[in-house]
Amino acid sequence: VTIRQVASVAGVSPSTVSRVFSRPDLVAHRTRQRVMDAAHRLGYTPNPVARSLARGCTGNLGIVVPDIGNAFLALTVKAVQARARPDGYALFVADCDDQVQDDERIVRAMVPRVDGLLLAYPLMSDETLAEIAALTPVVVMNRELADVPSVLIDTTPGARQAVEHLHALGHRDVVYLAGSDGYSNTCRLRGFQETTRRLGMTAAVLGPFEPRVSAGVRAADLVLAGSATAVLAYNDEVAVGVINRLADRGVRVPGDVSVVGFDGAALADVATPRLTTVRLPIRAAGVAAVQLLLDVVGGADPSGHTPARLVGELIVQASTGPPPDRRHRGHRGRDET
Amino acid sequence: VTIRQVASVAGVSPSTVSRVFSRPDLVAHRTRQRVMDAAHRLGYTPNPVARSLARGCTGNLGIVVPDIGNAFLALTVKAVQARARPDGYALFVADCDDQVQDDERIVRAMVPRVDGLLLAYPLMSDETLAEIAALTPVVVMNRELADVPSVLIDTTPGARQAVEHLHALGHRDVVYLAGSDGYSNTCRLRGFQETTRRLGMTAAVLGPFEPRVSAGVRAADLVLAGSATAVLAYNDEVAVGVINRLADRGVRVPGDVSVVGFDGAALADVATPRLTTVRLPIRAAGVAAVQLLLDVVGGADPSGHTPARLVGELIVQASTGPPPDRRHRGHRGRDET
DNA sequence: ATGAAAGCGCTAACAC
DNA sequence: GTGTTAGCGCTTTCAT
Repeated sequence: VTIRQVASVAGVSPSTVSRVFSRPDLVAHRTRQRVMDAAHRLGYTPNPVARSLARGCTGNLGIVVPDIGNAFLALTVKAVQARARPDGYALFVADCDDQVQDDERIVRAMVPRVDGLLLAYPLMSDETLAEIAALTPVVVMNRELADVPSVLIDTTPGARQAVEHLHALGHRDVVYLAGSDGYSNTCRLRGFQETTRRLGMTAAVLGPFEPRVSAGVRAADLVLAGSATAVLAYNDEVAVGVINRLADRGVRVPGDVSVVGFDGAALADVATPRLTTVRLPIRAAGVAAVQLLLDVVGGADPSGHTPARLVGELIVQASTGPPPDRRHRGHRGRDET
Repeated sequence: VTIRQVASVAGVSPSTVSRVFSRPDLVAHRTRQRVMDAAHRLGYTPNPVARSLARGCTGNLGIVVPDIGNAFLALTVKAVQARARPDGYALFVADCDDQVQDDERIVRAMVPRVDGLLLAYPLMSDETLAEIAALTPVVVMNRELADVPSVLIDTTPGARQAVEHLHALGHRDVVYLAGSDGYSNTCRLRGFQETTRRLGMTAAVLGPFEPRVSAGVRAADLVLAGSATAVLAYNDEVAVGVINRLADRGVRVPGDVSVVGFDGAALADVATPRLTTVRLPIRAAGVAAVQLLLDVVGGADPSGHTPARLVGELIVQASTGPPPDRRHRGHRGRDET
């Protein structure tokens, strides 16, 4: 059912019907009423595709994530979609399954279908990213690149808090399980190194590990091979992998080893013991990203944009505690089972 | 950059350019080469919006889920999106956050933007669902409705296996924590009741509970108030909630109470102890749903479709074991801490 | 306040 | 094989 049919039923011209649905204030009250009636009777809804073509904008936004199976990213998508909808935007979602080459392909395919693009942890190179950003409004999450507006969750303070927390509990020998290179890992690493140095702690870095439970399982054994009494993991998935593997090897958490994660999404409260973690403002970040994107779509100049910065906060739960007494050292691990 | 500019640069008519991009086989090799060159030089890409309008189809699919924060649904979206992409379809994703009224609104808003719609666990009434299905090709997941093609994960056999497993371990008194009414719950309930009856077990049903960890926490106390030695939970989230709460109350799993879940997505391997669960073929279901949908979009008659049925399978892990010895009954729970 | 007319960029008969 | 010609359904000047 098209605008013309409505027009003829309502006894007005197509343009009037169009106005009723686009700028109702421009139409006389009575006429509008008549048109609305006719439209309702016919079950008319403006065709968004035709509208897009005529208006030159789609009313769609897109988001590309490396893995929507990751709780953090799923919640990001949820927040983004919830924020975009009230503004009338529908959201394309694509998951590149951690493949760099797919990442770029997918993004390029999405460009002409959307008014703007949200890139969460994009895998592509800086050059490619800049190219894309020149094509269409783009906001990146957790990546910094000159002239591309971004929303950053700064986990440096969170990492700092985590290390201070461990120090206060009595830990002097700690290890950070790094993620792959990028803004998020850089923040965590910086907070970790700064603070361990400042507090005079013994600090090691292992990795990088993929942000998955399975990588954490692998990491746990490397941790036990060293002398650390506490672990700061790149994210909660890795932390959970560590915890589970430690449990399997008879190492108690937090009795023998303390573990801290990052994210504070679904996993932290599911793990046993409940994970001490740096909780990230996922929803707020999603909302901020959409707002920023809509600004840019609306014509704001993206080049000068200073990144929106949010911070996480350490939530102390049950996976951290005092280190084992010195005299018990060496008894932990397998031997103890 | 439009088709016309390419045409003039290549020295052909716009239709030829169009053909090159839609049905290349209809164009002479040399001409095609010339057009491709021109297009490449100009950086031309067909505008999908204009194409949609002219062709009368969008090249988009949509999926609406009740909560993408749920691992099961996130993986469903992942699978769907992965299957749709190679066929050139982009995917709209909407999350109605478990709100019935949003569910319908969102779906209706999506209809004109897509060629077909995937509805996972739709909340809307049968009537509304039928209306929607009359508007556009629809495939529902885990819901049955005459004349709407569907993909069902039949968990009846899985539930049966779970109960048999518990019976074999020696359990005689079991409880099912129901989810909200719907196909999934019906299957599980049926398998549970059939099998407990057949094996002469004492069986109780509690609920319904929302499919979340928090509901499982609540459920755990209700379980302890009864006499059951084993719990079949609606899904893994509920099962994890139960386990965690039992641990907090000093009840051992599986020493005192055994717990079984459904889904086998992320949670099962993260829980401590690792969850015995009925693993569902999530990805296969997503793929099947897309294929079915594309068939219908392609003109297949949806009315006669017999639902695609997949089944889950019990994966025995560490959350189930023999029940405590009779003589210890009554000692479990708080008293034991 | 409303109508007429010219597109938005592409496709699809239909001719040649 | 390729070009010509109408649209797809809506928006938007520009008149009136």
